[in-house]
Amino acid sequence: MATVRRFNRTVTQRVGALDDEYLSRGRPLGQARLLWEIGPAGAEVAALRARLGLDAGYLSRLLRALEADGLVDVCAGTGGDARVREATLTTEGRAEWAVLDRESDDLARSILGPLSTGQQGRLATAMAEVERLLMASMIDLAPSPPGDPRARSCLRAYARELSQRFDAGFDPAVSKPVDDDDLVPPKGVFLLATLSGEPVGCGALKLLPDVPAEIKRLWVSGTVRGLGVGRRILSELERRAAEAGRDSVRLDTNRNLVEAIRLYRSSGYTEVPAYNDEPYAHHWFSKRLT
Amino acid sequence: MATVRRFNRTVTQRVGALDDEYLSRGRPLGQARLLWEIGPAGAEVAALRARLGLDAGYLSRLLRALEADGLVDVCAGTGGDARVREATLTTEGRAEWAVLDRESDDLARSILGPLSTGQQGRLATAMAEVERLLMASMIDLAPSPPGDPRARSCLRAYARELSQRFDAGFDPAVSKPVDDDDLVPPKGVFLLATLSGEPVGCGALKLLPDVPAEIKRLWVSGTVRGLGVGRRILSELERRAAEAGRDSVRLDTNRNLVEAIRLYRSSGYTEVPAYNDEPYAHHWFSKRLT
DNA sequence: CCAATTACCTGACTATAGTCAGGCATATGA
DNA sequence: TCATATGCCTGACTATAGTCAGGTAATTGG
Repeated sequence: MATVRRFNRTVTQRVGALDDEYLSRGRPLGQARLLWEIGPAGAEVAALRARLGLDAGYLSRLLRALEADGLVDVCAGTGGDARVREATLTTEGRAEWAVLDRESDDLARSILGPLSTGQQGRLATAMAEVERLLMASMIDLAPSPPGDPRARSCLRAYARELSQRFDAGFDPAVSKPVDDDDLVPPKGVFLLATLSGEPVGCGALKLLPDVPAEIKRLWVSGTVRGLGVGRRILSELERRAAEAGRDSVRLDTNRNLVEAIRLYRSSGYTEVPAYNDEPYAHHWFSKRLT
Repeated sequence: MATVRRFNRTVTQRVGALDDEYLSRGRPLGQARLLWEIGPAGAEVAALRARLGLDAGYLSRLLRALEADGLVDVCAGTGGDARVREATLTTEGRAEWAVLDRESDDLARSILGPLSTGQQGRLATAMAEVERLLMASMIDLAPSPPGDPRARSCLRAYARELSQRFDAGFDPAVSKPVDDDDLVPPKGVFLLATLSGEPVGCGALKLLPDVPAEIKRLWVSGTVRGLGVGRRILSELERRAAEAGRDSVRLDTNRNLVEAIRLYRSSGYTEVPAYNDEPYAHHWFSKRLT
């Protein structure tokens, strides 16, 4: 706790100030950050707004300023929706971006410079660890309607992954269907994990009357795997099942999903005989909730 | 390198923004930071200016604003100089500070909250390591006149430490004296190590004609020991000796300064017969500069 | 004792950050 | 096809951050 506070205070303040200083060479910081965030690949205005957490009006103004300087081009995006606009860097803008990129390198060098080789290695390791764990801690887990676009995108990714990993692919039409309505309270719940707005995982709980509570659609994006997100979702689903008065939960899974199976076993699930005829399932698990 | 950049970008930005948000509850950020920095113990205005890196005018204005809100009292300090003013928190100010302190705790809790116990421990370890090494990397090493107040404070600390650690104490009058003038180019150099303005170490080099270059007054503050500062000072002194055309450096030391002796040996120094009659010395070392 | 310096304060600025209501064009769903 | 929602833009703001040229009182060094 004290460590976290010291860290926040010194690192954030000092490195943050340095970073800002390096980034804004003459240009206002807001503009520099925006220019940097657009990047050589360009970006949609909405995405920029989300990433930088800016007011739509303010962002628009910043874009106009960069446009006036001839660094950025904002025009209708490549997507179908003509309202969505895309910001791209002009040739000058790309040059400017490259300068920022070099500044960023210089800053990193100036931090590593005074350290011995051994210290540099230790710093890199520790920084990577901090970043990884802070990422994990910033993942937000909240109920969401299963029809929400971000939930949908998780479910698509889930189906895509199953079709890659199952021996004979995955056809949703063959699998036992789950009705969206069954994942809305009080008949169930759908949890969505997001990292600064981006969907990175999900899990669902069916709480139908007269049958045991069942866990469905547990999925974690590859970008955040290994951070304990799956376990967090799972235990939150269990908590909600217990809260609803259930004394056990069960689930089925495919033999190829080895990490998931490992997660279930280490979370206290025990294998039980098949309780349904899901064609893609090889294992059925159950856990008593205390 | 890439790790440092990623770290700067994500951690600094995200945690920094969070930190600011928690800190400034209604109040402008500048004021909140200042209030926090004054702390229950109070602080001199000059110290605040240095720590926060603010313009004198701006700081003054912030203090007036806090004074107008009845949170801070600025009056002549306890020191002798009546120009130096000291800011202290009023009762209300202390209450406000306590709130900030709690917010800071809440932020730390909100970061640790979503993590498992194991992850929390790993995060704390990694954060401490990052902070330690960043501190090391922010230590600035530069020549300074030996009469500078910060240099003086280092030399006082050096003498104090010797008197604690030598078997029979340390009396500067008994030791071979070093004239300040001999530590000013071209007759020598005095290096001062500072961490955001605060003196944390020193070292000197005598470059008198006709005798080998000699290292004197190598000292590192306890607060930054173990960060390789001593080694940095030592090798910078060697570099300057070589630059001045010398092909070796030598030094004397007391048997109780075991870390120093270890540093000299591991830096390539070899013990040589006594080359002076310094009463406090037990070991004499020399190193050839390549 | 006087000139120079130091520590802080004040007034008068400019620039950047951020907000809000309203507007236009496009898309969507009944 | 028409009401409604969405994505972005604009104008008109306010607040905060930051700078700079003096100014005053205390201190220091000759």
